[in-house]
Amino acid sequence: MEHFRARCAALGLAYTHQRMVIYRALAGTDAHPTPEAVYEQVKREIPAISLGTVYKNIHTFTEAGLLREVNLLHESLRLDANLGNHHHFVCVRCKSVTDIPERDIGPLHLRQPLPEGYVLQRAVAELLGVCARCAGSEDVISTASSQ
Amino acid sequence: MEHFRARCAALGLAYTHQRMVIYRALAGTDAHPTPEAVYEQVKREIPAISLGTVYKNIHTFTEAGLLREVNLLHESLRLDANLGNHHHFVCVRCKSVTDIPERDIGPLHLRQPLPEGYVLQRAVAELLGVCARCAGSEDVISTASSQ
DNA sequence: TGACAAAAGAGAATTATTATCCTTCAATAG
DNA sequence: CTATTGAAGGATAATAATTCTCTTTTGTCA
Repeated sequence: MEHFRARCAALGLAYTHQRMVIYRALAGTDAHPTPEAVYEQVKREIPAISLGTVYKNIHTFTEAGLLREVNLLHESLRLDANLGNHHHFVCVRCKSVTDIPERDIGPLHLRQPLPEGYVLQRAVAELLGVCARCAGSEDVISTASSQ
Repeated sequence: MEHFRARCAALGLAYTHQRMVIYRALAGTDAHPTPEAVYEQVKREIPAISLGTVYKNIHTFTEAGLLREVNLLHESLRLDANLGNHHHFVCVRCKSVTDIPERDIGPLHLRQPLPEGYVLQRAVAELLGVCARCAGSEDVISTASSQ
C-alpha cells in the first residue's frame, strides 16, 4: 500500500491523491464493493471527488491489473434454462458463455466448512479465458500468457 | 417443452402465447442470452411483443425456478483488489461476496480438455447460498431446501 | 358466458455507466 | 524552480439496461 506511488510509476500512471485514496479504499476491504460504494467511501476524505473520476480510475486500475472485476458479466442479465448441473466458461473478450459438463471438472466440494451460519445451495466453476472464436481472430496467446 | 402448458398450470401461472414463445426461445439455446436477445428472437414470431413483457416473464420464470440467472451480480460492477487465488461465496439474498480461501476447495482442474481453440486463463469457484447475516434473520432453511 | 385477476402493451422513470468538455495538476525538461 | 504539456479531475449530458405505471386485453374458473 505504501508503495502505491511506486506501483503507479512502474505502470506508467500518474500518481494523484484521488487515485491513492480510491485504491486504498479498494485494497482496504474484502467486501467487493460497487463503484458507488467506493465513491461514498472516498468522499469522506475527498468530498469534492467526482463519481466519474471513480469510474475512470476503476477502469484504469483494472486494465493495469491492480484490480479485478468479480462479475465479468455484469453489463446485462444472462439467462440459462438448463437446470442441470454444469459449469461455465466465460470469454473475457466477447463475454460469451459456454457450458462445460460437470464431469469435465467434477462437482465442487468443500474441504473446510463455510463460515458459521452460511448455507450453501449450489456451487459452480467459472472458467475465464478466451473462446475459440476470439482466439482464432487474434494474438491471443500473448494476451493470455501475459495475464 | 411440449408440456410447457402443464408446467405453467403446475406452477400456478397463466398460459399465454407470449410466455410459451419466450420460454421456447430460452430453452432452445445454450447461448445464455440477454433479455434483449430473447426479445429480438421472440419478435420474429410475435412482432408486437413488448420488451417489458419479456423482462416480466424472465422474472416470473426465474422466481418459478424455470430459469436461472448466470450472473447473480449483474446489477452493478463489483471489485476485488485481492489478486491472490481464492473463491467466492455469493449470497443470493443480499448479494454480498465472501472470499473463500483456495485451500478450502482446492484449485479447479479440468479432467477433459476445453473445446478446441479455447484458452483458459483462470478458474474460480462460485458458491451460491445464503450468508450468515441473511440466514440469521429469517426462515432460510425452508427457502434453501426448496431450491 | 361473465366476472375478475392476471398478463400484455406503451411509454415514462430510474439506475448504472460512459462520454464530453473544460479546468487543473503531475511529470519532465530546461 | 518554473514553464510546458499531456494526462487527470470535475461537472454534467448522454446512453443503456431495467423497472414502474397505467390502460387494455386475455386466461381462468364458476
